[in-house]
Amino acid sequence: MQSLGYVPNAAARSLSTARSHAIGVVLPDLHGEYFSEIVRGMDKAASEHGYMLLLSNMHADHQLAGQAMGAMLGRVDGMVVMAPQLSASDLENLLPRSIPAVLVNSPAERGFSAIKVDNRAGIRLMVKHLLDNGRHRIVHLSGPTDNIDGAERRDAFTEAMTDFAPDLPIHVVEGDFAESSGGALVARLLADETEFDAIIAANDMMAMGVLMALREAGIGVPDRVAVAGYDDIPLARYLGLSSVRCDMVGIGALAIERLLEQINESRQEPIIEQIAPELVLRQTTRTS
Amino acid sequence: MQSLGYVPNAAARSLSTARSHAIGVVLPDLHGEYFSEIVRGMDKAASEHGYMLLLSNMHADHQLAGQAMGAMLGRVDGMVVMAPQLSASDLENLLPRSIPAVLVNSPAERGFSAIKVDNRAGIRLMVKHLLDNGRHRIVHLSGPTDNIDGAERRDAFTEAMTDFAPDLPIHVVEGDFAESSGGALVARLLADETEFDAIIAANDMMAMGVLMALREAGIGVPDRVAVAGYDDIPLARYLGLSSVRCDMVGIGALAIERLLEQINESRQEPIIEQIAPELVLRQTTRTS
DNA sequence: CCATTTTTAGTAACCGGTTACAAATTCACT
DNA sequence: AGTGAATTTGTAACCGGTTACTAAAAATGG
Repeated sequence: MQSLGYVPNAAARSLSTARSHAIGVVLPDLHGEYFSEIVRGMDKAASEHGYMLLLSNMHADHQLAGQAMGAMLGRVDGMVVMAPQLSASDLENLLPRSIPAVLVNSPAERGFSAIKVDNRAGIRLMVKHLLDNGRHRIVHLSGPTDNIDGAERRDAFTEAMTDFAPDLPIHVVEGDFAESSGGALVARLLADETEFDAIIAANDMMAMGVLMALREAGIGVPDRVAVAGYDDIPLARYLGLSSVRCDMVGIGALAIERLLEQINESRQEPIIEQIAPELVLRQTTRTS
Repeated sequence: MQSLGYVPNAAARSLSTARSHAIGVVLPDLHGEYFSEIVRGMDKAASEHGYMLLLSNMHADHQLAGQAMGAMLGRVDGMVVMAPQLSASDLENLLPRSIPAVLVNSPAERGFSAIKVDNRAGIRLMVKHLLDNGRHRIVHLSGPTDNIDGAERRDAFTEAMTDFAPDLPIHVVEGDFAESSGGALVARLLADETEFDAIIAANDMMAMGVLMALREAGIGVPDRVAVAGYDDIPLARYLGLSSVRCDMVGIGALAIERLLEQINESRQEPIIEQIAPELVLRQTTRTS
């Protein structure tokens, strides 16, 4: 066997055993550190259990998305689906019912386990922090509102402002999670001569764009304007950006753990878990 | 067919067609942006051609590494292998000969196509740049020397110094590509009271560590010390770090393209390509 | 030494598709 | 309508393992 250099054919084996020892991962895109970190966590957990990861981009196009999921069927033992940009009904139609799946940061779908960061809690922490430090003109640069994280964070912002500072105006501008949104926001605020002393971006990349634009415009951070992001991607630490940590690596790992429990039938009841975020304060929100 | 919700079983299909429409990717680890970027490029190119990516960590342990590659056999149509930490002989033993493979930044192995960044050219550009700007006490913080990129960059540094400034001392310290190496280097240089006005790190993460440590120590960059990295990971731009761009996304995409050519037999001759790097100058190496 | 249990060896069916070939239809055209 | 070509339908073998079952061989024991 050794001398002939025999290696079993994985396809044949999975066909007969109905076990592939692979997990499908469906995500919107690999851009930025956000998803990379989650994938890293999943890869770590998966390889510890002897599983491999089959990656697939979840295209915006539903047709293609369904196709991608279909291509995984029979090739993976379960899948982790990240689809913050999908509506609950779209997700419902696309998800195959034949294999175990765990949803991450996606609209909850009955019958499936889900893991998501507690967007509401995270935003509240940050809003409170800024208000406590005397910031009264807070602008929220939200994510796209057809994205569940974008929508939840925006709603949480509105709610937190209403709760903590009912007399202050609520200012929300919609962005697209990309760095350029940050620059665009600053340009707009300056053009409109809006008064503002703090910006909470719905993710770190946009906060980054805000920082760059403010620096460009010669506006001191945090002296004149405080800036906060969300996600606490590794980059944030280097730039002293205050953010809300979600432990993406941990979420990725947890998703795999839950999925494996389901695959091995040690758990059949789907569970929904919320990960509590943590405030990470750095220079960009220091008291001025 | 539609109404019954039929979806073909991928395992069965690949068994009979001997085509899986999946590509195996073997890499050392997912840490940092370096590999994430390459994977992103591969994912992009692969999904454009209707292929999926099967990820696997190449453990340091040869036993496990071989196992991981074996597990892919019969499940992928070809594989991209990144193994800078492996020796040519180890690679030779591990690589399965039965399916097409493309090596990325790995010791060249006859019979396989390979893609690698031109480490020599990149380091020469940076050394020349620093010398031209009046830096005469350049320290090179190398990667681990059993890593092919680490070794090549270190050798290139020595060679470039010998060529361009034969009278200057050559100062090389070995690091491990992790951020902490940067801090350790600075601590050591200060403790030894070494005279230095420039540091070329073998990758951006170590350069990052250097920057942080220098800032901590109150040493002005670039006024007193110039700092340069290598790879030009996205992070570098935000910190104004001068670096050598390798276009990791492009390399990843190119690797997939070459592999697909081989799989589709539009090319049978293996080719070895060197990617020309490009100097990216930012604040950390500005003339003092 | 024979009866009984345990090991080992050998067979055949199956997983769910693909493909090559044969048989049965349908189609085109004089 | 009749012949040949083109298309549709049906059948069986195969991809390379696993597994359940049976037959043969070896080990155990009284």
